[in-house]
Amino acid sequence: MSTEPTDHPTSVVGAAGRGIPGATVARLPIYHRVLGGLAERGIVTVASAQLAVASGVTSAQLRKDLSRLGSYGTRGVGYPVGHLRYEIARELGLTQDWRVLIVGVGNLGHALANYPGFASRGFRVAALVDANPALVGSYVGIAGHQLPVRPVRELADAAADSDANIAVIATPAVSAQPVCDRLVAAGIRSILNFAPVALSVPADVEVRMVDLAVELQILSFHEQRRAQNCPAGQVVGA
Amino acid sequence: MSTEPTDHPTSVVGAAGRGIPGATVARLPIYHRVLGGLAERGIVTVASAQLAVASGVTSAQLRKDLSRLGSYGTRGVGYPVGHLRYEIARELGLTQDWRVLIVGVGNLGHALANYPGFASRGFRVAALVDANPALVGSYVGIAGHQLPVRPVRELADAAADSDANIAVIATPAVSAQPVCDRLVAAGIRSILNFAPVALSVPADVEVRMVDLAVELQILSFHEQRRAQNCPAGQVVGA
DNA sequence: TAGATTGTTAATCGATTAACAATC
DNA sequence: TAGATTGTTAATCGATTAACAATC
Repeated sequence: MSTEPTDHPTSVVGAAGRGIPGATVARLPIYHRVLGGLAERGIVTVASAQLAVASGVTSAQLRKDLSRLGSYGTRGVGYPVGHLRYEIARELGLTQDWRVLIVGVGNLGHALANYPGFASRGFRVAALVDANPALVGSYVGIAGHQLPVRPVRELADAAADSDANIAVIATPAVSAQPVCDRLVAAGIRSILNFAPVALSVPADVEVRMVDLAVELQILSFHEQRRAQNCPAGQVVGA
Repeated sequence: MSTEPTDHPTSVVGAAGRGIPGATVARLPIYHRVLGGLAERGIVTVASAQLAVASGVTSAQLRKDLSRLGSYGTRGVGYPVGHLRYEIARELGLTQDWRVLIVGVGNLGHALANYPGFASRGFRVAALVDANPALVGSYVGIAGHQLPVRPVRELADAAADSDANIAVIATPAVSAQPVCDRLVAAGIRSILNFAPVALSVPADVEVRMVDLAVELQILSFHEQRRAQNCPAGQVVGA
């Protein structure tokens, strides 16, 4: 019964048939990153209390999350940093090679193509595409891994040549849906969308959206609320 | 009792003492953006069912969220697009002017300074700071609103001169905490962090973090799972 | 009046927390 | 053995959903 691959709404069935809640999946990258920092500092073992503080969660939450992956800790001792990090990477699919096609090489696409945090976590920028003729043919990317910008009409070829399995949309909002349609037609089934529009896709395609302004708007909400709670004219800081 | 400003864990007390759950606050920017699209197309009234589909939520969820702001819909008719959008903007604090200080004008900081989605939603880039002498003194920004890059030693002055009330950290990971400490000392209490490290701040400072790789990692999880569920060798798409 | 749609209630569902037995 | 810490249980908490009375 517990190994039955159900269609449980917010949980996802893993390799061994374990259902991992979406809330836990969203925290695994955080633990993965924090464990990387500990490993760099030569730390070999970590207790749930320490790892939890560094991750911004409670130790109960951390242990509950980790217990879904398996039993990698040792009672009375803690968790092995390297091994736990590997198991999280494996669960997230970071032990395989991801080839990313970036569509839209404006300011944001350029920044993403150069972002060291992608490569360091196993995401290789495999192809670049843009609609602007002035950009097409230029080379973009981190030193030692430069790529030519290809015209948008070659999108399907670029996807096929690079064998991309994830696409990033970094175009203006108006181009995002047409680009998305072409990506889907080209066989891409995982899309990260930075354009501030919701995309419609077939059910077997996964789209995640990052709206850079949304976090600023949420911050605005909290800052405004703080200003309202304190009477005007208060001192602004230390 | 219901107007008492409690310290309820995940809800936030609004102007009129209403507690708005964090989950609702996180969706308000989405509704705000979708309503903007409807307004552009000249749509004056919208039913919860339509707005919900465009926002990717259920109509029950949408009505429940909106009911926390007040009673702006008309039974049998729907919601007034312009007015509802205004009320959401007011709740989010978007009716006031936000001045943003960007620290780190590398690829990402450059992209953020040029991002039209900030200005269009009421966030004005007010000052730029970088540690790289080669960048200091250069002008960056959208045409008609260019700003000089100031040296990081002038961070406090830049914050004061521009009267910034939000800061964005777009530096490498190692610089993020020291920069954060200086921002807090300069009186900034709302920080959006793009560096992939957790920042420690006093309790009265609000930090939100955007790790550009996290969404890619979550996408990786789902893509991997899909590949595992389908036997190898399947056709890749239409 | 008849049809449509909101705002709200009550039930369901999932996620978090605290506590502790298991065990290193 | 004594101390520490995990993995799990049961209780709590919050968020979502379905249904419908209110009402335009």
